[in-house]
Amino acid sequence: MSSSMAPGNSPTMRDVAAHAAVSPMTVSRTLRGDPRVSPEMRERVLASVEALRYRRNDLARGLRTGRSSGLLGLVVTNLSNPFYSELALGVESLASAGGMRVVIGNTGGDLDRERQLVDDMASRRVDGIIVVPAGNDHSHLDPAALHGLPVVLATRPPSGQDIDCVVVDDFGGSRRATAALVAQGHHRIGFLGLGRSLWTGAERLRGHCAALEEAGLAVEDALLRSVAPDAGAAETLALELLGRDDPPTALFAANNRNTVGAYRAIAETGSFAALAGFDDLPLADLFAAPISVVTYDTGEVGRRAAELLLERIAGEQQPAHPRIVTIGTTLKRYQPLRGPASG
Amino acid sequence: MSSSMAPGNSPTMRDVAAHAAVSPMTVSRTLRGDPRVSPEMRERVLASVEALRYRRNDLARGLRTGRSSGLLGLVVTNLSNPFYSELALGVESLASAGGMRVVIGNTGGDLDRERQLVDDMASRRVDGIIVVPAGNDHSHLDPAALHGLPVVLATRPPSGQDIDCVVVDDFGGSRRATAALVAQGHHRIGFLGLGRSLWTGAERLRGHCAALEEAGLAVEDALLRSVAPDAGAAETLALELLGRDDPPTALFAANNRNTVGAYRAIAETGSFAALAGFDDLPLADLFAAPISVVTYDTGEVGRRAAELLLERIAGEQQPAHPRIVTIGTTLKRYQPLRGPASG
DNA sequence: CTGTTAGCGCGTTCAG
DNA sequence: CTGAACGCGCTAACAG
Repeated sequence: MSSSMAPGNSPTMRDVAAHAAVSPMTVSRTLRGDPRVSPEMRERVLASVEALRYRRNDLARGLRTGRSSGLLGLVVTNLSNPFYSELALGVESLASAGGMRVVIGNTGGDLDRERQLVDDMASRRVDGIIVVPAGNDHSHLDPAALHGLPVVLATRPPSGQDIDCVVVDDFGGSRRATAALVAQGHHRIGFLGLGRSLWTGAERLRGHCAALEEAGLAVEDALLRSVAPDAGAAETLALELLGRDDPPTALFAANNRNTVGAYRAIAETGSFAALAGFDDLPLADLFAAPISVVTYDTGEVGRRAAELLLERIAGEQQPAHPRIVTIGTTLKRYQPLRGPASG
Repeated sequence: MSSSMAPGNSPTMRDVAAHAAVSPMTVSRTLRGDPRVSPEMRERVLASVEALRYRRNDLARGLRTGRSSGLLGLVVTNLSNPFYSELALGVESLASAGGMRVVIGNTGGDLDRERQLVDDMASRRVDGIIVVPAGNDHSHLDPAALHGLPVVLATRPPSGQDIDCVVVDDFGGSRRATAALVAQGHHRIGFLGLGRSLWTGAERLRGHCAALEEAGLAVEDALLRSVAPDAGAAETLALELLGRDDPPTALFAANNRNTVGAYRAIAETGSFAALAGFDDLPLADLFAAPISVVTYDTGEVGRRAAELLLERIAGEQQPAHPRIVTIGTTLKRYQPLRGPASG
């Protein structure tokens, strides 16, 4: 009765062993399913385990076995964004399938916070980390700088380091969306972009321009705008574009926030401009006006990232070169609901 | 040079000590900020730490100090639901503020999975668990059955056990929404509920009925429907209600899925029925028709839950009785955007 | 089949 | 101010 049953103190193997009048080793073996334990012993031990509601300490176990924590780190910029929560679900499902758990960290887009989160997770001896980088400096994410701790970047490619990554086909998706607008007869298309410093922003702009050029259309700088990540900023810029003497007949927005802003601008001005945007807008078929969006399987991003990570973790032979997985996109058209009144 | 620098093997304190030609103890003290270390020693140690990119093993540290893992468990039914991801963000923000990390687990609504997740987290020695219970059996969530491990239930009250919880004012929110419909002149209101077995479903029904009764209106069983958690099921039931000889002039939907189904049904039939629903529908001002929703601060649910949990964890004296925190609701009206065309 | 010894990486305790 | 011994909870490696 040395260290037992104080409220809040879990019993140890020794407590169980004492209760069952066996050695701790027998308890250990029983709990690990070692076959060389006689049925009677096994029964006696299990009875004591139940009686004491004993639960093996995975931390101590991991320390001894050398096997690490069974934890995957997941560092995202904004968990409340449905995009990242679906990604998180994708990661969780694969992790769980491998008996691992996921530790999350939210950076809020702050690079320093990202650094300290990664550091903290490394100290907790997670088996690997999936990161949606907040900035362009990825030096602290290089496995080489982390004693070989596997890292996978999600939705952004590494900048200079050898790191696995899963990215969305930003270029192709934007190209297709713009091409569709062109096919509908639009020759002047306003573009509401992200900062060009973001890889994702640059790619989406590139795709947009590529589609224009392939259609033999000029890329007018006056129609290309960059939007800060603010809420109403996109709306303001869209209003500006639509208010020009020679307004565009269509808008392409480089992410969901921009798309919403553009939609509001169009609705407010009563413009008939067509609208397309990157990222899905789940209930857009309930909107008053039609809209096209570039969608992709967000959960798949998480699953593939987890896959790459788990391969590295389990990996006997490590791939020499970092791998890049690209998730494809689909152009989806949302048409307003029509009641029988109009049919 | 015994256990050092194999790729994938982190250095230990001994490695650092060897590198700095001091005893491991000096390294330990330096890293913990123990003042009784001479500046020169301190420098030498820190230099070696940097050189080896050493990172202290928090697992081993926790084992020795007795302080637990610094981990909070968060078990939800469906992470991809924006509701729970905001809740998760709320939990994460408070946990981070206290230097803790969050381990997530997704049950998919499966009670067995919930049990094994809680079990697993207990084995990992998390300091506390926040659970959105998948069912009505909470016996495995009772701290008494978990050696005093603190537990907080989110969005559902405990059923029989002494467990802290944070719930939404489901009753009040529903009552207010229905009262608003009544005030608009609606006397026959269809109700699209959840199963009555869910606490949340029962409360929302109760609130709806209370509002009717307070207005002196009869509660017609024929207008009360229960909807399975399927996607289109709510739509089907709503169509049924609207197709009656004596259809309701308004619908109240008990959650966001039901609201969407009801909205679709109304749009399809060209009905003029008014619509209100529990849970926010973020971009509903872009919808073609107006709609009222009962909203509440989802992040606040997570933050308050984390607060209760952290209090229990830090707690010198434990509150004898379980605590219930109720999060208030707001009735929010979404009006379709109006361009100057109609003004 | 079971028990004993030793040690995972670290920190407390007590000597120097 | 620094180091040596011991132990956190658990499990390999070796006895018996």
